[in-house]
Amino acid sequence: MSHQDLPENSQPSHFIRKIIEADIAQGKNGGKVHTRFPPEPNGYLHIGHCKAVCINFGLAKDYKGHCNLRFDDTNPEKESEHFVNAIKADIEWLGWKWFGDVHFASDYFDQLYDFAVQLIKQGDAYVCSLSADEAREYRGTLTEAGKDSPHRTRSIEENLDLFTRMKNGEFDDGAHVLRAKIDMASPNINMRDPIIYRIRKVHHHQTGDKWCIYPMYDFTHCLSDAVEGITHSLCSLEFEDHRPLYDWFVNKVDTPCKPQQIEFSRLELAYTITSKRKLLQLIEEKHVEDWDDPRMPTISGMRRRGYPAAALREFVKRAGVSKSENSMEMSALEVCIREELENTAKRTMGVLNPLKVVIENYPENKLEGLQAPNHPKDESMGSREIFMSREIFIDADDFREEANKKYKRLVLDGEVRLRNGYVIKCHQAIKNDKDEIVELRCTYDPDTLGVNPEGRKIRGVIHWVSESASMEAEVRLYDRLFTEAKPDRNKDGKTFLDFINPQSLVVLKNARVEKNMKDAAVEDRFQFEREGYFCLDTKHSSASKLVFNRIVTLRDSWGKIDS
RNA sequence: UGGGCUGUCGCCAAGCGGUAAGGCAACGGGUUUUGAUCCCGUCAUGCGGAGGUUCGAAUCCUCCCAGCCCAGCCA
Repeated sequence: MSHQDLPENSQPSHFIRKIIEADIAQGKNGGKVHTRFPPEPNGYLHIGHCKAVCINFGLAKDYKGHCNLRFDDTNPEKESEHFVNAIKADIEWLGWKWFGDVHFASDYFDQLYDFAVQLIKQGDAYVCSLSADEAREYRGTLTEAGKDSPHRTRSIEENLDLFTRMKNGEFDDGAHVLRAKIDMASPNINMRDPIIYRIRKVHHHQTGDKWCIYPMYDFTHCLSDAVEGITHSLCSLEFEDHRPLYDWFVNKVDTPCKPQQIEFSRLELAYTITSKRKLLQLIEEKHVEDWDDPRMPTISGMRRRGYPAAALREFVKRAGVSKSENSMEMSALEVCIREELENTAKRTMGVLNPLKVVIENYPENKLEGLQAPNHPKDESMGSREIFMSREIFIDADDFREEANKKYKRLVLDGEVRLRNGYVIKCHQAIKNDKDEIVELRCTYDPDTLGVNPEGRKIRGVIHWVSESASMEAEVRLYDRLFTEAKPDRNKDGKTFLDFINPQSLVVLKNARVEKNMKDAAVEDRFQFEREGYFCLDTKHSSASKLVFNRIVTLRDSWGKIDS
């Protein structure tokens, strides 16, 4: 069966689906699929997480299984309840529902402690008292084997005693750690007696001051998966080297199920970054407003920008799932947004750079109501009333005193159609003392409403608003945050900060929109015809001052020809 | 230079021994009161490279090359 024969809502196959389907066919895990999304609550979710979210929740849904939300909260110093709440909100906004209650790795601290004790009793773990520096030396290097810690041979009794006292708070941070006893000569550094518990006398956002020892990721993650009955533990490629360790713990400890870890490549987006540390730096150094700045690749930023959740899901779906490193082009994301908005966004007219036009043969004080459809193809979206008057605004870009034949807008002594209105002709461009055009004098043809004039070909259609039936609004135009496709890759000693696009935000303070936009709701998305898709900015817009974000431009094949 | 992984069109990505899907981009053309949408068409004798096996290789074998990840008491 070829691709186009597949049912419309079917998902493209990929290697993880094949593994899952084979597992189901073999009746593994009782034929059940149970995944989890395991963020650390130390930052906001971004486009890269969006892929992990959609894969985990999506696969669970497709195979009629479940997906847990579990916070991997084993490093309390960097984490907070604030991030927990932000992450939950982002996942819900993306349209996913986690199975049952929200889980925390910290829910299992008691159980994890018992597992650690089991390992000690089995002779599979020991308390090591090397300092961090010493431990690093003993670990060896990529090419040289490590050597055994002098504490590796401690008796089970001594280990039990020491570990208990670690838990009881008898030692300072760093005095001891609990380590798995595996192989200091392993070519895989992760297997060189990895640390599984460290002492950290800090407050935890979930468990308060109950614990002063915290388990490490490698120990926690796999066993949390096992405790929750996760069947397929999907993560990104950098954990491939950890898989032997994942399996080691799962097999050493008595757990209800034996989950399998499968790795896929992260989603990278050209012209942006997804490192939490660097995103934080952008905020702290005030290059952007906050995590939800509309230029940020965060879920909250994209939400505020106006990207529909469905578009993000579609983008991730189209990006696919594989193990090769990739960098998606921005255009692939933008097309998903446009496709979604094309059918759902009501049309309106907004003039970004207003140029006043006086229609000399139009009566003063007349305000003529005209019907304008809200969508050119979908009548069910209704229509609205717009108003024609003697004084209107068009965009400054839509007028040139002279232009070649390719220019389809208004020129001196030329005609153009006002979208949803009349054909006008320009007679004069009035300039100020700086030689800037400040006003156009035109006439209109009263016989051209809804019909084309005979014998004349009107080449262009431009958008406009009546002066009296429009209102001022601020419009914010966004562009890529960086000028380099891979700002992360340092070049000639430069860092990502050197590639920040100075034009990433352009604020237009004197734009004009149709008067009825005062009723726009924050969740509404509009197409300003010929300009792009826009929505109200949730942070800056108010009843007294409308502020619109440009979500994305319209596709523009003219811009390329013109330049 | 130890280990793990990856290399198929500008960007993603199918393909799993029977003669290179699809999407995005790009480029032509048609419709259009949005230079939008929509519709048509073009776009890899080639699958990192070199050998080999085979009637037949992107798919199997050998060697080589390139890129990514790993030496946190981070996740």
